Amino acid sequence: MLIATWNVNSVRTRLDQVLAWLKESKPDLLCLQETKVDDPFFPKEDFKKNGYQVSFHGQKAYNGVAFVSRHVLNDVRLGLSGELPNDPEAERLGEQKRVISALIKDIRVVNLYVPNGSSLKSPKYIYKLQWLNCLKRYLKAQANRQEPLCVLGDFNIALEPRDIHNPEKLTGGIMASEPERKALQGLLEEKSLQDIFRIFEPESNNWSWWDYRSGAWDRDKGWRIDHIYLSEELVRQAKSCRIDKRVRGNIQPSDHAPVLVEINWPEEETEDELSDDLFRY
DNA sequence: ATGTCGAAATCGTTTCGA
Repeated sequence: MLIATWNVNSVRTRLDQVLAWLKESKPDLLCLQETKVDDPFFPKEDFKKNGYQVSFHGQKAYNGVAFVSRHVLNDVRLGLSGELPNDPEAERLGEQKRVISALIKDIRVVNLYVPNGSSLKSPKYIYKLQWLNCLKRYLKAQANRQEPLCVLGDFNIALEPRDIHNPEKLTGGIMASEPERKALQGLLEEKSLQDIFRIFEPESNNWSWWDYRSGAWDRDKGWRIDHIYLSEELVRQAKSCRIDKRVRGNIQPSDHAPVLVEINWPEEETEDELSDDLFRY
């Protein structure tokens, strides 16, 4: 089972690149962030033609998350309210479309676009901390079902010095401040979620995002802010995790690169596939 | 060194968010 996450910074602008990447990398599931498209305009037919089904939760201009899957997605849950119905805070924060979750082959995948926060003195930074706090309750609610769990996406947080090209200068600032790091670390510990990339690659200089500004890509001044977290039973089955930085060198690229995890997971055909048109009697 | 993108609206340049 190959699962990938990629902040594409507009799925419509990046459509050809995403389809080309799917063809080449053939993931079972691609989780998108910053789709920047309202649901009625999501380019679902383009994915369908290429053998993928989609689920999405978007809005125009900003935010938006989506699943692109070769397998049936079950129990799709939209927004923070997807696990926290009747929670006013989840409803308020959920006005920004940043969360989608589903079961794929009995694995619960939670696809997140964590608020950026802008700067430490911005109201958006307060929103980011409130949002992370709500995510903690969200994951607590999810845990009641005891599903194998994969939480991934654009976290807009670099947890450690080795996740930033210049930790001396950048530590303490936005995406590397103590309150946001503590908030993320807290919910990971609580759920025993592991940063699967670090199980395979302890070295620094592995980035998933390079700012469009300042020639960051050419100078390799990046951050690792796109993460894949796995629960224990999935960590044991994980075979590899890598960042596909090549596509950051595309013409008109996203500022993020895809991150992929390969998990040993039963791949035999199930009723999911048998319900396909070919097998309908 | 906030130097660049993408999208929307104020429509062809500006503003916002990242």
